[in-house]
Amino acid sequence: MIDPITIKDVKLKLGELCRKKRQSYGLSQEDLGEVLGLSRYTIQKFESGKNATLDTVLKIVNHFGLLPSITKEIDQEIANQNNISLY
Amino acid sequence: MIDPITIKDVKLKLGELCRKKRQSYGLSQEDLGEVLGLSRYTIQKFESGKNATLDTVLKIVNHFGLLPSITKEIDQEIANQNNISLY
DNA sequence: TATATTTGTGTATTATAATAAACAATTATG
DNA sequence: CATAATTGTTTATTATAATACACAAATATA
Repeated sequence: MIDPITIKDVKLKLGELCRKKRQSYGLSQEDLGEVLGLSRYTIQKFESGKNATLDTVLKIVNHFGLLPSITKEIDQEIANQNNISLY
Repeated sequence: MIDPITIKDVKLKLGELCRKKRQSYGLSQEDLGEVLGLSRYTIQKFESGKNATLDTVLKIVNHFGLLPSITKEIDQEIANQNNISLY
């Protein structure tokens, strides 16, 4: 039995992704917060895997160009849901 | 020029996905809230595209078995980030 | 090494998500 | 049609995310 993915895991991964993306652009937490209209503290907390609001997450994700792939994923799940009774 | 995906769009899509998934399991908003330890009002607001916390989103997403695919996506982006300077 | 920058952490305050309860409007069921 | 169940929407309260500020620790730069 493999250990299941937890919500905490996902939050930590999201934080890690934010940090790596941010650093790849040479931005400080302060810089990123400023362009997104968020405080440095909010970025700091997000990157360390703390809870956040969906708006904060999507602002960050959007800034790094990941909104299309997320949208695609959601659209696929919705489409998949509509077909599920056909099998 | 195609119209870009907005954060509002994504929130609406997430709400739609929750509603469809929930209904496919024959659950009321009340039912879903109960199993997730959330109030019906929180489910109601999420399904109508309002802002929410990451914990709330991930609880819902997790309940419908979508955490692995999200994790995979994040992992891919992190890996992709590590490789980006190779090109 | 010395200085500057960035990051982690603390405290207090503000904004807002989450809860609880009630009621009307809608939708499903007998 | 009548009744039950579900959903949408309010109001008030509580919990907590976000902000602003300061300061120490860590990291990068001259």
